[in-house]
Amino acid sequence: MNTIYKTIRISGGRLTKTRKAIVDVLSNNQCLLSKQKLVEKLKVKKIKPDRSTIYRELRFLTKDNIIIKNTIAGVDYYEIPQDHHHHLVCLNCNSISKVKIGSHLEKQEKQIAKQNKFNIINHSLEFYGYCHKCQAKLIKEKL
Amino acid sequence: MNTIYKTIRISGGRLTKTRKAIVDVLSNNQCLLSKQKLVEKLKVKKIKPDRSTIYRELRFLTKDNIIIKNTIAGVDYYEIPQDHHHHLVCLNCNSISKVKIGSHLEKQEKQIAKQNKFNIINHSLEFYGYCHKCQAKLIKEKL
DNA sequence: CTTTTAATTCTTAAAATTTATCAAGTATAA
DNA sequence: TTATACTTGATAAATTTTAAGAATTAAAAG
Repeated sequence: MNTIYKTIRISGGRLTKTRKAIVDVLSNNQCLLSKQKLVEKLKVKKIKPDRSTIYRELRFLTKDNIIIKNTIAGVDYYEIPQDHHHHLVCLNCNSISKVKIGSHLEKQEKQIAKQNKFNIINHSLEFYGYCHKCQAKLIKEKL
Repeated sequence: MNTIYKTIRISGGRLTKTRKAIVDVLSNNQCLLSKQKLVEKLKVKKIKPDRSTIYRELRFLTKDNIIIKNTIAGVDYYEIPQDHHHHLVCLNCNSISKVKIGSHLEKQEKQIAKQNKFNIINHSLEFYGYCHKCQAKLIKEKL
């Protein structure tokens, strides 16, 4: 059985059609998904849960970190916990892409933890700017 | 005249009692303020704007980056743009404190920009974990 | 200083988002 | 297969955010 499915069972949840579909969609997705996009992808799978079900499910799945919520530029995004990464956020088209970073940040994290007597569990790092496509677009518009 | 006041005038805004108070409260605050905390601090100053005014003001002030919005753990926080810094977020008491970090991140940022042909404008970095006080508390509770 | 102009505020209402409740349905364990 | 308890959909309620218009007020003009 799927690892995530197991986690759901362990945390006391049942493997319903809707719940499995949400997890599957997020698993098969490259990066972050907004609630809206998630619902669209479920619709393609012929699954159209009620609004309240979506809210309940996202609350349930985020509760024990089966999925992770991340708010970027005022919008909530969801993803399956993956190998650690960060995000590039385009301020023009709002696209979000994954990016990995060298290990130096981890060293700094340990240093900060020590200096501030803070027990750091994890971190989030987002870079805001303009993606390659939008840079070209925006320059054209200025002409 | 206050630098921020000037910026407001330049961007076409007027210096009303409420607007000045909001900017003043944020200026005199150590770090981030939630909408709720902001309203509390205004009340102390005998300023009690209507809900809609608060929303309008925060929209107005964030529009041209006179103040900056940052969503952490699902809550919107506001602050005056300051010398660049990051945040330590306590997962237990939800306190947020400022922290500065070495310059290595800037180098990595340039590298990432080049690799991804991404024009990076800025970034946000939050460390999540448990503050010193809460660590002690949580250990006691376990006994 | 007074008048004029237009931004801003308050009030009220509407729209949008999120949560709660409960009967009916369904996954799971026995 | 049956009993149990979780889950869903439907409805309504609560919360948050935005909109519209009249009254107020900051700022510019006279």
